[in-house]
Amino acid sequence: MTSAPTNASQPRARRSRPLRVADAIKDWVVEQGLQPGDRLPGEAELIARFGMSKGTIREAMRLLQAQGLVETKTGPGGGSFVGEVSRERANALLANYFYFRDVTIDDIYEVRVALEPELAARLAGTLTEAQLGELEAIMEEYAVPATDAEEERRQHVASLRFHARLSDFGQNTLLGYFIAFMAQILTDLTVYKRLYTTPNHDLWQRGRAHQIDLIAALRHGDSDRAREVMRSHMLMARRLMEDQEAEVMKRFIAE
Amino acid sequence: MTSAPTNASQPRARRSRPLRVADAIKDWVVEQGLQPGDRLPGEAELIARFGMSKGTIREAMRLLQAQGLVETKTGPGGGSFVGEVSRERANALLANYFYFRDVTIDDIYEVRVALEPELAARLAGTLTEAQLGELEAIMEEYAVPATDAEEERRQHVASLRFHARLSDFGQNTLLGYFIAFMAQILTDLTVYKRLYTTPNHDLWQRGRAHQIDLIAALRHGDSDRAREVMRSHMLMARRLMEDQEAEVMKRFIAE
DNA sequence: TAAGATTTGTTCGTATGTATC
DNA sequence: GGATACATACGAACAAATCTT
Repeated sequence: MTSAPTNASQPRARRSRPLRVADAIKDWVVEQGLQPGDRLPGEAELIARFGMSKGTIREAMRLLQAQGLVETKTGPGGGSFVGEVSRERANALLANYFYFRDVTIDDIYEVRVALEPELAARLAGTLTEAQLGELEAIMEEYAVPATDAEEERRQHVASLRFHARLSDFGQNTLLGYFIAFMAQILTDLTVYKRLYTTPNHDLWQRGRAHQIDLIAALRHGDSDRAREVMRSHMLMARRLMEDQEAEVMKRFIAE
Repeated sequence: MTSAPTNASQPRARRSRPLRVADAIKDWVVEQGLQPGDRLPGEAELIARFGMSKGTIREAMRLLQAQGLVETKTGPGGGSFVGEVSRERANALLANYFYFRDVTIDDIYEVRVALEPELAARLAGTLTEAQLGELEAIMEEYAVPATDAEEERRQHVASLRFHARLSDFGQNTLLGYFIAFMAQILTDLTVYKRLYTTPNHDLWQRGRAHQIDLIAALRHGDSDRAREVMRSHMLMARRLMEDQEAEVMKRFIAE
């Protein structure tokens, strides 16, 4: 997309050979317009082309592999192939960026409040019955109030999947990614940090009512109502989260 | 951050040794709660600890290096250190995700329209005079209408820097990152794809008027006005982009 | 300035593992 | 099962960078 300006800055300090080889291969892939699945030269040929040792070439391939740009297979017909960066990998890589920075749950909700209602408004009237059905199926996973903390977490993860799935249905890849990324972060927090341990029947009921209204608005193409319902839903969830207290992405210190 | 569930999925296909070593080191860093700048064991010690060859260890370090998680220096006192993923690297890594996916300029603007007005509203009344001065200094770079395409591009990059800088001033790291990422993508498009080649005095004047109004609203703590001005600004820019995109396309087809 | 110490960077030869035919 | 084609891994040696004295 942005055609990867590998050498954005110019005089840059001497880079190690693997780094330079990786850049060269990246540029070459862009130049050739290679597509995911296309084959890259094998180790032997790269060794010849760059005049470097096997170890150096292998380190270069690892650099590209870590970025999700290439995949390698052993055996006949094997080798390195252009890879499409998966959403999971992109999420993990981006999460690393925030690892040492302070991102609070409220920060996430502030963005969700701004983005998700717009998504809902855009989607109203555009979803197929199959897609609406899929969303309703997810809702079935929390049709009954949770009775313990474990089930509460499971249900919360499902409701986050509802939002991630919804974001997949839109045409805006960027918007969809941002929303899904936030849902992923909240899911990880729920699962690994054992968040959301206070089942609350009243909130559960109101949250579910929101989603039912949302589905109806989406089905009937009521854009404004979809926006408003989603907005209420986000604001309510946000207030609920306030109790969970800030600074979560910061410091985890295992138990 | 999400405490890096390195082995999120279970029985997963056999992973290569460098991959496993990299995971182990990552988990170890998390366990130890190491901070940026902290030293990692040297090659020699890792070779001993994992019982693997130098090449394997080095490939593992490359995997971590590509993710921005470690930095390496040669010489006495050198070695590998925990690194804080830079914004530039995070941007590049995330841009790779979108490389093979269709993200249109309009997609970007749809998200900007949703996010930037909220940022402006939040920032109203919180900026120091120094910060406001910095923004005004950037505006000076396009105080006079551009006379040619080259200057138009330069000015457009500067105005994108205005937005990126503004996003830095907020407290919300996540919101700030998303906004800055979009500004970066648009900047790359402007510079490398030679976009925005039709200076338009009328639009220039209106855009500049918006930013002047915005600064005033921010300075006087008028949150609602800041939101509205930013929203108008984004909507205008979005329309402008549609026209330019169309023109670029036409020109491209014509030749 | 120069020498020495320390640590990563790079090479080469060889051997092993793995998937396809 | 065997042959083939490819990546994976090891170990010893040497090169380069950089800090200290």
